[in-house]
Amino acid sequence: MAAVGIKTGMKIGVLAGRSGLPVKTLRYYEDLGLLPAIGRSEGGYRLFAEESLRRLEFIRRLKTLGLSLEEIQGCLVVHDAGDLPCADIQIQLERQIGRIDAQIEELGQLRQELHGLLAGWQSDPAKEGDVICPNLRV
Amino acid sequence: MAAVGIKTGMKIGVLAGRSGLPVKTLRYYEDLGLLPAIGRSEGGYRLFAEESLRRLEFIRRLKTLGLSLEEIQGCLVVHDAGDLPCADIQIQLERQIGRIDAQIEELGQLRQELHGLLAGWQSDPAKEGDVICPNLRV
DNA sequence: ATAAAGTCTCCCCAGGAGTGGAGAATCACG
DNA sequence: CGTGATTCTCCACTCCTGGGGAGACTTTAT
Repeated sequence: MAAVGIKTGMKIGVLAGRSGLPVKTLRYYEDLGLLPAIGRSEGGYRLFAEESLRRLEFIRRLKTLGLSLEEIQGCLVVHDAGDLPCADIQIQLERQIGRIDAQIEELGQLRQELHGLLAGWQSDPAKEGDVICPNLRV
Repeated sequence: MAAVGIKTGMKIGVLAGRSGLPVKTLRYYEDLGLLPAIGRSEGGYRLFAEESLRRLEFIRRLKTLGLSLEEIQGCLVVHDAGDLPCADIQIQLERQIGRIDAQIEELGQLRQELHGLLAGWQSDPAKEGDVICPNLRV
């Protein structure tokens, strides 16, 4: 006979130790719905399944790839519905590449502008009338 | 004889209209010390000099170059002490190039990693045991 | 049984550059 | 003089990912 209704599971400190994440972060993730607990102990302590470790690894990986927690949660919702989230993850990663390319482009232009400015910079120019910095002509 | 002690000056709404910045932003800048008012009217209204327009142009310019308000203030302090802030601005802009280069480098690596991942991506792979997304092996 | 360690909820704080609103006072125009 | 527009101060809120700590409670170890 299986023991029915008995919830076993890690307490949050154990999960923190095994995942390397601070307890606070795990509570935060649980609050967001990213990391569901399997239940609570009689005293109200969160209990987590072993699977939580895989889940945290997944979250960590997508975070290092630059996805927001909200985007990651979108993928996990698909997973929790029983589907493979690969297609959704692919879409998110492609959007992320797009964002990165846009950012690199923007930074490159800014860099250009800064280089251009500094190329002709005079560190001690003559004072010009009402201008705060003659090099900037402003 | 010059009229002594009479403060003339724009009220904040006029400066807002002429600079194109919201009133709220001007108050914010004044609170930070970026944009000193020449005084207050009898009723307590801020009064700004014509020079404020130049100052705002300067701030706007350095902001588009990516400097923080705090860094800009550092330059303005030098200006307000009566010196040309060109040398200080140069230093800030060089630091800014450094930050940008570091950021571009970081983004480039991330982009590489994402490209590598997506290169071998299977949008509909076989389910593998306990893994959330086989493409990520996590 | 008691002390120590772990966990709970709740609230405030960070950064950066503002934005929004409430309520009161002031100014400008007719 | 009245009324509407402008301005004042003060407070809260935005985005994002948590961190810090108080005070109460539960669990574990001795």
